[in-house]
Amino acid sequence: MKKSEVLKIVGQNIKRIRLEKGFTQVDLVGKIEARIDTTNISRIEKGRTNATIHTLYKISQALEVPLSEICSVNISKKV
Amino acid sequence: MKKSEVLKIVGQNIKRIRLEKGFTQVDLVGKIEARIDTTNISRIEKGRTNATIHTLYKISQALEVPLSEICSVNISKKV
DNA sequence: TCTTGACTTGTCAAATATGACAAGTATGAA
DNA sequence: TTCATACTTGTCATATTTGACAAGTCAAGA
Repeated sequence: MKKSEVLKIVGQNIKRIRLEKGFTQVDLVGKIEARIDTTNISRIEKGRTNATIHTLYKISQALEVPLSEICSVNISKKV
Repeated sequence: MKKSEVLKIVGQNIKRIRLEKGFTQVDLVGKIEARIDTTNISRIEKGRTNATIHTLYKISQALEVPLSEICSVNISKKV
Protein backbone atom coordinates (compact mmCIF):
# COMPACT_ATOMS: atom_id res chain seq x y z
CA MET A 1 0.00 0.00 0.00
CA LYS A 2 1.38 3.34 -1.03
CA LYS A 3 2.12 6.10 1.45
CA SER A 4 -0.61 8.28 0.02
CA GLU A 5 -3.16 5.51 0.43
CA VAL A 6 -2.27 4.97 4.06
CA LEU A 7 -2.55 8.67 4.79
CA LYS A 8 -5.86 8.83 2.98
CA ILE A 9 -7.35 5.95 4.93
CA VAL A 10 -6.24 7.34 8.27
CA GLY A 11 -7.71 10.69 7.30
CA GLN A 12 -10.97 9.11 6.29
CA ASN A 13 -11.13 7.25 9.58
CA ILE A 14 -10.76 10.48 11.47
CA LYS A 15 -13.32 12.34 9.40
CA ARG A 16 -15.82 9.49 9.58
CA ILE A 17 -15.58 9.20 13.34
CA ARG A 18 -15.69 12.95 13.78
CA LEU A 19 -18.85 13.25 11.71
CA GLU A 20 -20.44 10.25 13.42
CA LYS A 21 -19.93 12.03 16.71
CA GLY A 22 -21.26 15.25 15.29
CA PHE A 23 -18.13 17.28 15.88
CA THR A 24 -16.78 20.07 13.74
CA GLN A 25 -13.05 20.54 13.35
CA VAL A 26 -13.34 23.54 15.62
CA ASP A 27 -15.07 21.36 18.22
CA LEU A 28 -12.11 19.00 18.14
CA VAL A 29 -9.60 21.74 18.69
CA GLY A 30 -11.64 22.94 21.62
CA LYS A 31 -11.60 19.52 23.22
CA ILE A 32 -7.87 19.06 23.02
CA GLU A 33 -5.89 20.57 25.82
CA ALA A 34 -2.66 20.25 23.86
CA ARG A 35 -2.45 22.74 21.07
CA ILE A 36 -3.62 21.66 17.67
CA ASP A 37 -4.90 23.54 14.69
CA THR A 38 -7.86 23.10 12.36
CA THR A 39 -5.46 23.65 9.48
CA ASN A 40 -3.61 20.54 10.46
CA ILE A 41 -6.75 18.53 11.12
CA SER A 42 -7.98 19.41 7.67
CA ARG A 43 -4.69 18.42 6.10
CA ILE A 44 -4.64 15.12 7.96
CA GLU A 45 -8.26 14.32 7.10
CA LYS A 46 -7.50 14.98 3.46
CA GLY A 47 -4.42 12.76 3.59
CA ARG A 48 -2.21 15.66 2.58
CA THR A 49 0.18 15.31 5.49
CA ASN A 50 2.01 12.44 7.10
CA ALA A 51 0.99 13.12 10.69
CA THR A 52 3.07 12.16 13.68
CA ILE A 53 1.75 9.61 16.11
CA HIS A 54 1.41 12.17 18.86
CA THR A 55 -0.77 14.42 16.73
CA LEU A 56 -2.97 11.44 15.90
CA TYR A 57 -3.07 10.58 19.56
CA LYS A 58 -4.31 14.06 20.42
CA ILE A 59 -7.01 13.73 17.79
CA SER A 60 -8.02 10.31 19.12
CA GLN A 61 -8.37 11.88 22.56
CA ALA A 62 -10.67 14.54 21.22
CA LEU A 63 -12.68 11.96 19.33
CA GLU A 64 -12.85 9.80 22.44
CA VAL A 65 -11.70 6.70 20.62
CA PRO A 66 -8.56 4.60 20.97
CA LEU A 67 -5.63 5.67 18.86
CA SER A 68 -5.68 2.24 17.26
CA GLU A 69 -9.12 2.95 15.84
CA ILE A 70 -8.03 5.86 13.72
CA CYS A 71 -4.95 3.83 12.73
CA SER A 72 -7.08 1.00 11.43
CA VAL A 73 -5.64 0.30 7.99
CA ASN A 74 -6.19 -3.10 6.42
CA ILE A 75 -3.10 -5.20 6.79
CA SER A 76 -1.71 -5.44 3.31
CA LYS A 77 -1.54 -8.89 1.82
CA LYS A 78 1.51 -8.20 -0.30
CA VAL A 79 4.32 -5.81 0.52
CA MET B 1 -1.24 10.83 28.85
CA LYS B 2 1.90 12.74 28.09
CA LYS B 3 3.54 12.75 24.70
CA SER B 4 6.58 10.93 26.02
CA GLU B 5 4.39 8.18 27.45
CA VAL B 6 2.58 7.64 24.19
CA LEU B 7 5.84 7.41 22.29
CA LYS B 8 7.24 5.03 24.84
CA ILE B 9 4.26 2.68 24.67
CA VAL B 10 4.27 2.59 20.89
CA GLY B 11 7.98 1.88 20.98
CA GLN B 12 7.51 -0.91 23.48
CA ASN B 13 4.78 -2.43 21.32
CA ILE B 14 7.12 -2.51 18.35
CA LYS B 15 10.02 -3.96 20.28
CA ARG B 16 7.84 -6.58 21.95
CA ILE B 17 6.33 -7.76 18.68
CA ARG B 18 9.71 -7.71 16.96
CA LEU B 19 11.29 -9.87 19.65
CA GLU B 20 8.29 -12.20 19.74
CA LYS B 21 8.81 -12.79 16.05
CA GLY B 22 12.52 -13.24 16.52
CA PHE B 23 13.54 -10.36 14.28
CA THR B 24 16.53 -8.12 14.70
CA GLN B 25 16.33 -4.46 13.72
CA VAL B 26 18.45 -5.31 10.72
CA ASP B 27 15.99 -8.03 9.77
CA LEU B 28 13.22 -5.47 9.80
CA VAL B 29 15.06 -3.09 7.54
CA GLY B 30 15.69 -5.95 5.16
CA LYS B 31 12.00 -6.77 5.00
CA ILE B 32 10.87 -3.26 4.20
CA GLU B 33 11.00 -2.33 0.56
CA ALA B 34 10.66 1.34 1.37
CA ARG B 35 13.79 2.79 2.88
CA ILE B 36 14.07 2.84 6.62
CA ASP B 37 17.04 2.88 8.94
CA THR B 38 17.95 0.93 12.06
CA THR B 39 18.86 4.25 13.65
CA ASN B 40 15.29 5.34 13.33
CA ILE B 41 13.86 2.01 14.46
CA SER B 42 16.00 2.18 17.54
CA ARG B 43 14.90 5.73 18.30
CA ILE B 44 11.26 4.81 17.82
CA GLU B 45 11.51 1.72 20.00
CA LYS B 46 13.10 3.82 22.71
CA GLY B 47 10.38 6.45 22.44
CA ARG B 48 12.92 9.09 21.56
CA THR B 49 11.22 10.22 18.40
CA ASN B 50 7.68 11.11 17.43
CA ALA B 51 7.39 8.89 14.39
CA THR B 52 5.11 9.64 11.48
CA ILE B 53 2.27 7.31 10.69
CA HIS B 54 3.84 6.21 7.45
CA THR B 55 7.04 5.14 9.18
CA LEU B 56 5.00 3.16 11.68
CA TYR B 57 3.07 1.66 8.83
CA LYS B 58 6.28 0.50 7.17
CA ILE B 59 7.36 -1.07 10.45
CA SER B 60 3.99 -2.77 10.85
CA GLN B 61 4.42 -4.23 7.38
CA ALA B 62 7.80 -5.65 8.28
CA LEU B 63 6.41 -7.02 11.52
CA GLU B 64 3.46 -8.50 9.65
CA VAL B 65 0.93 -7.03 12.02
CA PRO B 66 -1.78 -4.43 11.49
CA LEU B 67 -0.73 -0.84 12.03
CA SER B 68 -3.39 -0.59 14.71
CA GLU B 69 -1.57 -3.20 16.76
CA ILE B 70 1.55 -1.16 17.22
CA CYS B 71 -0.64 1.88 17.87
CA SER B 72 -2.41 0.17 20.71
CA VAL B 73 -2.26 2.70 23.53
CA ASN B 74 -4.81 2.50 26.31
CA ILE B 75 -7.49 5.06 25.80
CA SER B 76 -6.90 7.59 28.49
CA LYS B 77 -9.61 7.97 31.08
CA LYS B 78 -8.93 11.60 31.77
CA VAL B 79 -7.60 14.14 29.34
C1' DT C 1 -27.99 38.30 -3.09
C1' DC C 2 -25.82 38.28 1.29
C1' DT C 3 -24.35 36.09 5.31
C1' DT C 4 -22.76 32.59 8.11
C1' DG C 5 -20.51 28.41 9.33
C1' DA C 6 -17.48 24.73 8.02
C1' DC C 7 -13.79 23.43 5.65
C1' DT C 8 -9.71 23.85 2.41
C1' DT C 9 -5.53 25.65 0.86
C1' DG C 10 -1.37 28.69 0.45
C1' DT C 11 2.43 30.56 2.84
C1' DC C 12 5.61 31.20 6.55
C1' DA C 13 8.81 30.13 10.51
C1' DA C 14 10.19 26.94 13.84
C1' DA C 15 10.67 22.48 15.33
C1' DT C 16 11.72 17.94 14.41
C1' DA C 17 11.56 13.31 11.82
C1' DT C 18 14.35 10.80 8.78
C1' DG C 19 18.29 8.57 6.56
C1' DA C 20 23.09 8.23 6.74
C1' DC C 21 27.26 7.51 9.01
C1' DA C 22 30.38 7.03 12.88
C1' DA C 23 31.26 5.75 17.42
C1' DG C 24 29.98 3.77 21.66
C1' DT C 25 27.74 0.09 24.75
C1' DA C 26 26.34 -4.56 26.02
C1' DT C 27 26.20 -9.43 25.75
C1' DG C 28 27.72 -13.85 24.74
C1' DA C 29 30.88 -17.08 22.76
C1' DA C 30 35.47 -18.76 21.79
C1' DT D 1 40.70 -11.11 26.38
C1' DT D 2 39.09 -10.92 21.77
C1' DC D 3 35.57 -11.01 18.52
C1' DA D 4 31.05 -10.69 16.63
C1' DT D 5 26.36 -9.39 16.82
C1' DA D 6 22.83 -6.32 18.24
C1' DC D 7 21.58 -2.17 19.65
C1' DT D 8 22.08 2.84 21.14
C1' DT D 9 23.40 7.44 20.58
C1' DG D 10 25.48 11.70 18.55
C1' DT D 11 25.71 14.59 14.62
C1' DC D 12 24.58 16.26 10.16
C1' DA D 13 21.71 17.68 6.07
C1' DT D 14 17.35 17.41 4.09
C1' DA D 15 12.61 17.06 4.07
C1' DT D 16 8.42 17.71 6.20
C1' DT D 17 5.20 18.37 10.03
C1' DT D 18 3.06 21.74 12.80
C1' DG D 19 0.83 25.96 14.40
C1' DA D 20 -0.50 30.35 12.87
C1' DC D 21 -2.70 33.36 9.87
C1' DA D 22 -4.97 34.87 5.65
C1' DA D 23 -7.74 33.97 1.88
C1' DG D 24 -10.59 31.10 -0.78
C1' DT D 25 -14.46 27.57 -1.54
C1' DC D 26 -18.88 25.64 -0.68
C1' DA D 27 -23.48 24.85 0.96
C1' DA D 28 -27.52 26.23 3.43
C1' DG D 29 -30.58 29.79 4.84
C1' DA D 30 -32.75 34.33 5.21
